[in-house]
Amino acid sequence: MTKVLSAVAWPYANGPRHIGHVAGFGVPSDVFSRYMRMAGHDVLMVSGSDEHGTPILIAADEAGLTPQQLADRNHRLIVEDLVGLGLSYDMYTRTTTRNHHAVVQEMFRGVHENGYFVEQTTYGAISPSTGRTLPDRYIEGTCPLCGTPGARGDQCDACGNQLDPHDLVDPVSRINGEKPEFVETRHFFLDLPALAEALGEWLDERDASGTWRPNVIKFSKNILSEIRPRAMTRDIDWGIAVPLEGWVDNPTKKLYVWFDAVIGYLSASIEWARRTGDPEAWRQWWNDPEALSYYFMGKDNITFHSQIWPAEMLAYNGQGSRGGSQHEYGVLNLPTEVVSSEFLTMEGRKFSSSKKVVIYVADLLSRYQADAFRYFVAAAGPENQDSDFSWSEFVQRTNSELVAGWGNLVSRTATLVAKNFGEIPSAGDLTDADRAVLEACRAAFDEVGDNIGRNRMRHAITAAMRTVAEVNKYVTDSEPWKIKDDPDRLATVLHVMTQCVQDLNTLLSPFLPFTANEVDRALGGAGDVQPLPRIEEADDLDGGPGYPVITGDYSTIRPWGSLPVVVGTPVSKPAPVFTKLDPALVDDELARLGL
RNA sequence: GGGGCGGUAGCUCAGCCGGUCAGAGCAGAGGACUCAUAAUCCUUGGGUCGUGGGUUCGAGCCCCACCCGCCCUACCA
Repeated sequence: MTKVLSAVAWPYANGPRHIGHVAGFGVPSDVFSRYMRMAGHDVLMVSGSDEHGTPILIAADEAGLTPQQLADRNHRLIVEDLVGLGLSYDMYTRTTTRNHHAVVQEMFRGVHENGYFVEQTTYGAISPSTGRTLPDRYIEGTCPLCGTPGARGDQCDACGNQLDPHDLVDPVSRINGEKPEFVETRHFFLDLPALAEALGEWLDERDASGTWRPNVIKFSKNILSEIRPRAMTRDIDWGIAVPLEGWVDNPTKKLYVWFDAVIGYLSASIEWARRTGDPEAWRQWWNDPEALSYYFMGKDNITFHSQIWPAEMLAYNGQGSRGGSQHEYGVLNLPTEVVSSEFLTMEGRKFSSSKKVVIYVADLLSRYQADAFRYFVAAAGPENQDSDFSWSEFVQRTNSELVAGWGNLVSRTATLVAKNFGEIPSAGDLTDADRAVLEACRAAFDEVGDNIGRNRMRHAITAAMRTVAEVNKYVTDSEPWKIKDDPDRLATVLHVMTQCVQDLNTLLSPFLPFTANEVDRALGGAGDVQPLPRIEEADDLDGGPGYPVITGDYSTIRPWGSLPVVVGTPVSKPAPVFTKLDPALVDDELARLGL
């Protein structure tokens, strides 16, 4: 029994999430977490909504709301999306809680006291009317290199060159069109070079484990060679106050959103512990060197999880080249593994909310089964390379693999049992074929479990579905519908079938938690294979406004392995568990997308 | 410009440390069967493994060059 922290990327609360987001971090992390619980580990799965930063400020302005109001609205939408997908967080919270603010400030103070912040003066753009920093990408003007108008401050799309916004000809703010003012400003920079050696040692050690995806470890090592100090404060009025004399009351200086967002893994763990009534419980996952931690995200976040966040922890722990002392949270564990997925595209193009090339989670869930989507992502998602979601592929995989392969096996098994016995019959003497198929199901637990544990979801589900096909073959070969005068043999075949279906259901349940419970009921069970998350309206622990969180009790999850069926359990003819999709919906959905 | 990933049957993709590696699923064709959401099962796959060189007894798998697609390289998160 190992402590396993499942740290899931924090969705940015500037709008609802689309299926590309949840394909990258949501489904894979949930499959992993459910499996690890089944395998007997103590899993703590945490995440939350990331609510600070410039884009939310801008979105709020556009919507005529305060940033907090916008964040409130989007946090709730995101919570509903994630629960709808069955993602089994122990604590899904947000970054505007008082608890999070306090944890972030403690981390800042620890890093500061250990000497890993350097103050530097930089030269940047601000909006004269608001005093806010104008990030490079929010400035546009004529490219000084190719003369194309409309170039962004960071890069010219026309000639592809990277730019300094100060070099733009006639720069204007993309937010309100005003001319930006370039001013000097003081900021705290995280002294990453002073942490580079420790980061390198950590990465070498992780590399030696051989478990990271090759591109993630390579990329992480590569960016280490160009490491330089990075600003951790911003000229902005939306964020967490800098907890230092002379800064804390400054309304226009806040912590950089990424400094605070990654600390969410820790603050959410602490919040979870405080809510369970054992406020120190989180330390088992963070301070015990034996504990494991897996971080799930899309590839655009690798930098923050294999460099910034470990660097923050090393600095807080006092483990960089400047040394330092320990603080309230003790020595924090660095990530065991950074599990990054690639990107999901949509009908061959990139997701783009502004261009309406997008499928929102809520829309998908309003028309299709969550498990059908989860299956698609596990079987064809962007695990090691970009992959494409197309409606025709979704329909095809759902119909031929989930409905015709797995769903049909469940259906024919339950129907035969119901018709012939009305309950699960006991087995007589087993033939070689009986033993072989039972053994195939039992053996699948090792292969599927091993692959899930290594985050090879495509391999895992492929192996599971191959076993489904083996059982279907066994059924066809055994022809139980033709056994008329040998009740013992009939009972034996149906018993074996039922046992196989139950094993396969357990095997597939991390991928398909909703339908796993339905399949269990179809076999006369209680439908409690996979516990589901729930939304809870929580009070802020420190007197702030309340907010919805996702949590759940997953202690009753079914153990990983074959569980003998209970002879005599009543079984009736089942209703279909999986919904077969009409191919005509492909055109409907494409029309919806304007394609 | 620098770094990384990918280019394998119509489609989606497996192929670990080089030697049954030329494969699976889907689609298509033919057949069997009828318990099942017309589902299942069997048979059927000659694709120069992006291109051109090289290393080797032997290369999708190693090296070099090139072509194509994508990602990272941001004071966006």
